[in-house]
Amino acid sequence: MRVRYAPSPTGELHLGSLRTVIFDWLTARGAQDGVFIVRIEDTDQSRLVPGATERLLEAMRWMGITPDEGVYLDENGKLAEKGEYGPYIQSQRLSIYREQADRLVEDGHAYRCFCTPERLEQMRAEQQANHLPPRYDRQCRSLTREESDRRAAAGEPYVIRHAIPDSGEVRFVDLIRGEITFQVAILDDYVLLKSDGFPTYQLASVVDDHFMKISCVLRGEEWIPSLPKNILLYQAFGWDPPAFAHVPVILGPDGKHKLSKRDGDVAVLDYQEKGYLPEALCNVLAFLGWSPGTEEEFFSREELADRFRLEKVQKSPAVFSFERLDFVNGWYIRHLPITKFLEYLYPRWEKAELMEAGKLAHEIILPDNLDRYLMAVAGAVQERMKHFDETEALTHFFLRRPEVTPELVELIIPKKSDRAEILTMYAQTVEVLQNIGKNWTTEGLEEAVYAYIEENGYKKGEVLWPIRAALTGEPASPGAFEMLSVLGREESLVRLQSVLEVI
RNA sequence: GGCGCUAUCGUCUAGUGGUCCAGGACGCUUGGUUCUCAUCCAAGAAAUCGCGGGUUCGAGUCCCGCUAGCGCUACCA
Repeated sequence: MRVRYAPSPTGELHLGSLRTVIFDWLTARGAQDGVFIVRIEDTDQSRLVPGATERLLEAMRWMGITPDEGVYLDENGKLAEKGEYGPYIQSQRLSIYREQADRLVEDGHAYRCFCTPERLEQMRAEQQANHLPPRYDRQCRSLTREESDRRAAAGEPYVIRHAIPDSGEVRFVDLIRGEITFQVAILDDYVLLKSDGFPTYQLASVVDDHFMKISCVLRGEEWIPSLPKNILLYQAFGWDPPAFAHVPVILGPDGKHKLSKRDGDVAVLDYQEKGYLPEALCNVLAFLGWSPGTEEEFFSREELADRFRLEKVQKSPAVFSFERLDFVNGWYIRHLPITKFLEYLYPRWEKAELMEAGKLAHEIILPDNLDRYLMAVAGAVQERMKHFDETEALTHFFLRRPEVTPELVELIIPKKSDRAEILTMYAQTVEVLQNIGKNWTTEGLEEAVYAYIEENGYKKGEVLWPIRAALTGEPASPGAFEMLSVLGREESLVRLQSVLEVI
C-alpha cells in the first residue's frame, strides 16, 4: 500500500487538507508495509508561495505525521527528499512530463494545439452566447503531423492536449462512493502540457502516481469530475490506474460552503498557537466523516490506524464543529499526565509575563519550592482548561497577587448584600484561618472553617465566596480550600489581610 | 446550460429488510455532587430517516422519479 499526499505549496495547511492527510496516513499505517509519501505539486508557477512547503511539512510534523518517503523536513528544518522514485518535487521532473507527453503525441493520444489564448477566449464567449457547453473545438486536432512538426520546429508556442475518444463510457469504482460512470463524449480535449513547458495537474499527477507506484489516490471530492480524464489518460499510456477514493469536503457552520477563513481559523498551525493538542485535532478530524461503527469516541493514533477503513468514510460533506474541538481538546488535556500538562503551561506563562527565565515575574510568598508549587497549580486548573490559550485567565492569581481594587471589593461584597454581615464573617473567618498553624492542609482547613460555619449557622457559600474572591480576584476559580492549600499559609493570609485593611 | 456528487436529531454520526414508535456524542435544558467555575453523575427536549411513487407480509435500509444543496465545466490545483 503506497499512499501519497500531494499538496501545492500555495499557502498554509488547511483543516480540510489536514483531514485528507490524516486519512492518507491512516490508510498507509493501517496496512502492513504501508508507505506514506509526500510529493510537492508546484506546477503553477504563478501561485507559488515561498516557504509554503516548509510550513506544510511543519504543520504535519506537529500533528505527528511524517513522510516515509518523498519530501520531508530534516533536523535543521530544511527540505530534503528520500526514496527511490524521486525527485518528489514536480518542478524538478519537467523532462519526464515532456517525454511522456511527446510519447502520447507520437501514439496519437495527444496533439499539439497552437491556438492562441485570444482565440480560445473568443471561442468560449461565442459558445456561452449560444448556450453551448464551453469546450475546445478541437481545431488543431485535425492538423497533419507534418504541419504540427513544422510549426513546432519554427518555434510557434503550443500546448499539448489529450485527444479524447469520440464515444464510450468510463466506469470506475471509487473506494468511498462505489461505481461512478461517465460518458466520454462530453469530455473536453483538456491541456496536458502548458506552453511554458510545465505539465498541468492532470498530466503530472497521473505520470507521477504511475512512476511512484502509488496504489491508492485519496483526494477531495472536487476532483471527481476529472476522474474520467485520468482514467482515459492511464489507458492512453497503457498503465493500470491506482485505486481512487474521493473524500467529502469539510463545511463551515452554514452547512453549505467549504470551511474558510471567515468561519474561524483554518490554518493548522493556528491551532498549535492557540493551544490545541495535536491528538485532539487528529481525533476530531478523523471522526469527521468517519466512524468506527461503535460508540467509542477517543482513539490514540495507533488505535485509529488500526480501526480506520476508507469504506466507512461518509459520502456527504460534514460541518466542522469548533465546540466539539473544545470538548475533545478538554478531554485530552484532562487526560494528560500532570507533568506533561505543566510543560504546556510554562511557555504561556512566559508569554503572559507571569514568568521570566524560569522564575516567577511577580513576588509572592511560596509555600514550597517553585517546581512543587507550580505542580500544585497545574493540578488545580487542569480539569478546567479547554485549550492552553486560557492559561493566563485560569492561573494568573497563582503567579501574581491580585491587586486590591474597588472592583475586588465589589466582588467580595456585592452592592445589594448586607455589607456589615459579610465583613464580620470575613474578618472572623480570617481569624479562624490565622489560628491554623501546622494543620494548613485541605482537610485541616475544611475542619476549622466548617466548624466556624456550623457554630454560627451560616451557609458555606456566604462564608467561602468572599474568601475565594479575595484570594483570586476572580468570579470563577478553584475552590476556596484548594486555593488556600495551594497558595500556602503565608501568601493566603497576606492576601486576606490586605483586603481587610481596605474594607 | 451540461455533467457529476450528496441527502438520519441544530451539529458529527450508528444503522446494509423485521430486535428502530431510530442508538451514541457535541451543544442545549433540568437535577445531583459542590463555596463560584470546571469536572463528574443522572435525567430531558431534540430526527413523520429531503419529497413522491414502487418492490415486499414488512423499508431509514432495495428500485425509480423529483426536489434541494454542493462541485466541476482554465495553458489553477
